[in-house]
Parts: sequence; C-alpha cells; structure tokens
Amino acid sequence: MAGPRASVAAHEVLAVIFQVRQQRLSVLLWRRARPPYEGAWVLPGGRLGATEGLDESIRRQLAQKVDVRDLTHLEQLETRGDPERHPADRTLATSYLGLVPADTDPATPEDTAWHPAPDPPPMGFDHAAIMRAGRRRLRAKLSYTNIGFALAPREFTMSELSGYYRAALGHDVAATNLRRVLLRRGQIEETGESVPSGRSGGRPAALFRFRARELEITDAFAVLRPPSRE
Amino acid sequence: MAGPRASVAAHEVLAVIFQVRQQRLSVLLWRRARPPYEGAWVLPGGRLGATEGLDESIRRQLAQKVDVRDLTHLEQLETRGDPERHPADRTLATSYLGLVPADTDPATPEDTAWHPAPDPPPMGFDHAAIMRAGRRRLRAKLSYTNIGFALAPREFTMSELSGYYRAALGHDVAATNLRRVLLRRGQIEETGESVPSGRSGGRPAALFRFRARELEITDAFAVLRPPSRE
DNA sequence: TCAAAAGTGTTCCATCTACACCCATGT
DNA sequence: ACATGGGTGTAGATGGAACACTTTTGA
Repeated sequence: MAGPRASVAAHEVLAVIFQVRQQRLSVLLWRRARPPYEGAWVLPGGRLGATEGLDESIRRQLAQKVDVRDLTHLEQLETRGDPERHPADRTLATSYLGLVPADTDPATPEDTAWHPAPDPPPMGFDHAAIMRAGRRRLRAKLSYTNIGFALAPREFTMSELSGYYRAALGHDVAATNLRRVLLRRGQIEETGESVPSGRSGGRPAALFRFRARELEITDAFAVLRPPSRE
Repeated sequence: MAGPRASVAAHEVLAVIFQVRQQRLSVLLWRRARPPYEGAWVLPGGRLGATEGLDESIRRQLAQKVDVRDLTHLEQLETRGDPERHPADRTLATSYLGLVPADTDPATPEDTAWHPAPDPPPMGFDHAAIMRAGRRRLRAKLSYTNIGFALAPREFTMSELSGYYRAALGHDVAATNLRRVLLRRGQIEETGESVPSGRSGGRPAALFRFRARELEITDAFAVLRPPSRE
C-alpha cells in the first residue's frame, strides 16, 4: 500500500508571454547561459520562493528578470512533472499564459528577445510544447471570451483590432464582421472619437474600447445550452 | 535581484472523480481520519513519489487507495500553491479530473463515499473549490468535445445518454435533439441492436455507441472560424 | 385499443460569413 | 473626380431548440 518515497522536487514557474508585434504573434524568450540547453531559448521564469503563491511568484519573476510588469492578462496553463523533463534534477514546472497589449514595449534585458510564436527558435526542455499549449489556449479563448482586451491597446480601430486577431488566430479576420460580433456580445463599445485618415485618404476610423478589462466568458453554451423556458 | 529562498515544498496530486449514479453527478470523496480537517471530506490523492510523473502518480494513488482503475478519462485541472492552503506545511497540489462510466461500480474502501456533486458535504482544505473547477471543466467540455463517452457505458440508448448529460450539466437535455447533434458531429453511431421495451411498453430503443473513446474536439471554431475560401 | 416510450419531420430562431454597396476623407 | 479605407445592409448558411406527429411495443 505504501507508495514510492515522497518527493521533494524543486518547483519552478514559467510564463508564455505573448504580444502582437508588427502584425505577428510574438513570444518572449530567454537565452540560456549555461547547461543544460546552453544557448537554447527558454520561457522566462524561475524557482518558486518558499513563501510565495504561484501567481505571485510568476509576477515577481517577470518583473525582476525580464522587466515585464504591465500584463493585461495572466492565467495558469498547466503543470509538468515528468521525471525526464529536466536532465539533471527533478523539477516540476507550472506554466502561465501572459498577455501584453500591442501598444507597450517592455524594456527587456539583453538576454531576452521576442520571437515569432508560429516559428520559434530551438527551445530547451519541454518549453516548445508549453508554448504551443499557450497558443492553443489563446486561440480558443479568443473565440468564446473577451480576451482580446488583453492584446489590444485601450482604444483601437476595428482594422487594428482585426490585425491582432489575425496575428493570434493565424487566419484572416474580417474587420466588418468582427465589429458586429463583438458589439453584439457586448464586448466592445465606441468611444465616440475617431482617428483622422492617413495620407492616402479614406474615411476616418471610429475608435472602440473593450467594455471590460477582465476575462469574461461571453459565448458560453454555444451548444447544449439550457432550455430557454423552464 | 535575488528572489526569496527557493522552496522545497511537498507536492501532492488530487483527483476529482465524477460518475453519474442514480441520475446524479457524484464525486468520490475520502473521509479524513486525522487533523487538520479531521472528519471532513477531501479529494482522494496523496504525495507525489520521487520518481513518478504526475499522471502516473494520480493513477497509482487512485488504484491503490480507492481502488479506482477503470477511468475512461483523466485530464489535469489546475495546480494550487497558495502558502495558506495547508495550515501546517507548505504543500502544492496538482488536481485532475477523472471520469468513471455509469455502468461500473468500483469497490471503494470504507472511508470513501460518493457524494452529490452539486451539494457536497463540508470539505477540507481548498478541495471544494477544486471540485467546482472540475465541474465547470466537465460542463464546458460536454459542449464542444465528445467527453460524454467517458460518462456513458459502451452502449446506451439515447434516453440513457440524455440522463447522463442532464446529470452532468444540471439542466434538461432533450434526447431527441441530443441524438441529432451528436450524430451530426459524428460522435455517436447506432450499433444496430436495440433494447426491448420495458413492462410499461413503448417502442424499443436503439442502441448507440461513441465512435471514439478518446477525447476529441468536435465543435472547435464555434465562432471566428477561418474563412471557408482563401 | 390504449398508454408509453422512441424516433422523425418541420418550423423557428440565433448567429455567423460573405459580399455588394454606401460614406467620409485626402490628393 | 477618384482613390482609399471605413461602415452598413442584406442574403445565405449553419446549427440548435421546440414541438407536433408517427412508430413500435406491452398490457
């Protein structure tokens, strides 16, 4: 009945930080300075402190180590504990998905860089798989939540917003329909302002904002919804 | 720049095991024999072994401790690491969602029992919150995946199946529409057999089975789907 | 022949995509 | 004027809910 002897594994927290940069979904990676996987790129993070909560820890590490403080969204992704995932010591890793709005440019240190999420450089450990899990999560949530608020600046035109969606989803998103879908769902509203057209002319674009800046599920029960009348 | 001293927290794995029993969604709980939370109900689980993976560990503990071996589905839920979640020592917990089909009756030991998931007894630690997370996950996945296969026996009539859905979702599910939805999505198929009607008469019910017995997403892109033509 | 349970046909409705067309602005 | 980009109107497609009706059985 007694199981194997209890583990005192190290625990680390990691973050998949996405931002839309130049129309592409980008992920913040860190270059490893020492073995194992020296020279490979890894997700930012580090050891869980003795008295920290998990969320607290990843926020601290992002602030201290890669100077990312203005996350608009952060949620837990998954925990990996395969004994083989770290070649030397046993290490469990809890990963997070974090989003940075497109209009900020966090001053990240020398050894970190933004990489295209669809086509990342060689990554150490199981971090490539974790990053893919983050992308899947983001894509799924764009469909049924208001998570777009975390990718977009506070105010934006519809064509800008459709650019963020396109980058994150990996396929075209028609601004004209996106506008109606998000308006109907009550996710966005017009600010009343508009942006003067550029040098090539065109009608000035209206400015929108997300009505909430916290994650909300706006399209639950896409199917198998409860009966409308009791 | 240096963070707090690294933690050597204990790590445990827990499982939210659901089964539909007598038309109700039920969760398998364990009665704690010693403090803290002596006498309260908790999720089954235990310490992660030094050389085990997380999935491996929860499977082992369920088999050893509550004699649950025939899980049709198991997936990771979340990891909690709040320093306050365990009154004495620091303990991280990774939880899983596990499903047992309605036609099995695992022989569980004395100190465990099935409880109604919507109305559980007082639970220790943060286990009530974890259980709710499991319910939410199950409900959501019933909507867009074939996860019903894990609640239902291998073969079933549509009215039985709608009973499992009703129990898990907490609202009525019309067998007639469920049939068409799941057929259209290719989740289920007729076996060709049928069940003789009971003593009160009625047309014999056709038997169905799920076509796959692994989780598949059958209704991704409910919205914001990629353009059909390039 | 009647009640009961399963299954089918059909209508309605919500919601998304596609696309033609209209609007406001710069050159 | 006309090119350019934004915005509106609308038709079509999809897919699920509701519900009346039909089918098949037992008593």
